[in-house]
Amino acid sequence: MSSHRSLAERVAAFEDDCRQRGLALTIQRRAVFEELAERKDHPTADQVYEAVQQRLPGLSRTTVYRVLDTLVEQGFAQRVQHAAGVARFDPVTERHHHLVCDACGRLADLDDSAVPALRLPDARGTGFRIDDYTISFRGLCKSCRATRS
Amino acid sequence: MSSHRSLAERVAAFEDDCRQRGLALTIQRRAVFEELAERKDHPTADQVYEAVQQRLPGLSRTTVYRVLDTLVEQGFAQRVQHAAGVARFDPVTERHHHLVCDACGRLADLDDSAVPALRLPDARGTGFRIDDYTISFRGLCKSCRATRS
DNA sequence: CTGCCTGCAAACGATTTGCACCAGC
DNA sequence: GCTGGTGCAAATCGTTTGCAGGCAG
Repeated sequence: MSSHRSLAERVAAFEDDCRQRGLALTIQRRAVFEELAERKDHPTADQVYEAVQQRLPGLSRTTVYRVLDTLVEQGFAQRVQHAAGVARFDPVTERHHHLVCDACGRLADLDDSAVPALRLPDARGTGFRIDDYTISFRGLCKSCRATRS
Repeated sequence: MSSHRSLAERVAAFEDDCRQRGLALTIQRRAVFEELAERKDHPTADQVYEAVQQRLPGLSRTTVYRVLDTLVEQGFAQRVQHAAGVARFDPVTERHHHLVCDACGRLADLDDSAVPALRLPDARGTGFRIDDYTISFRGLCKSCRATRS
């Protein structure tokens, strides 16, 4: 799984895939992809923008948005939406789950292996074809639990 | 469970709760609550606004937003965020799950009973205290499956 | 009568778009 | 060189806020 591959391997795979699909390999795309790939949190578009600024000053916010869209479209990242409304981006595209803090909105990953396998429910009645699932566990994170008591 | 109570019962319970908590029972709050309670989909704030317009012309969009916030705060509704970014509101506050269409964003409820019970994972390592969970099943809805083929 | 609610208009933050320029292929 | 990608500024969309008046308790 790609989450277990090294950063270098993932960057290489990204570049290969781009070439194969005829996507131009611009410095901006490399920079955004690398930034996202090496992070463990789920940055917002703006956080990616801030961070990439250091390795590629002059990069525009618009481009960050456009590149992130492309990455999601091409399956190199996932868009995650938590309660507060801002989009966050997640470089892990394998099945995994989220811990969401009700108080502060903090978002953490939870590996699929931590959760007992789930048999896909029968949704024939609804006409849906189910391909996959993600579980959001809600609760309170460490610091919010401390604050509340 | 409130999802099995009749509309009238749910409205009555809402009014009682408001009185007990000292929340003013305005026509606007009644109208928004009733509209949401009788819907089975997950309307956006704007869809609620449109709909309530018919039974209470002149109601402002701002008030719809404010009332929906209050309903969520008070536990009469849930805010649901799916991939597209717009907030949606769900009158069902019991544990239940969602079917999300990857193509059109359509959102449907799936009763908890349709899904095998899940043992809460051990998240001690993360410091999170898990209270509950919601599963998002992603796939394609009936009409999008038809369109794609 | 008093304070919480509402309506309006304006502010706001996140994201998108139109257009001219520039750089991969 | 051609085409797709970028940067800028302005537009747009969903949502929030400040303030004056109105209605529920």
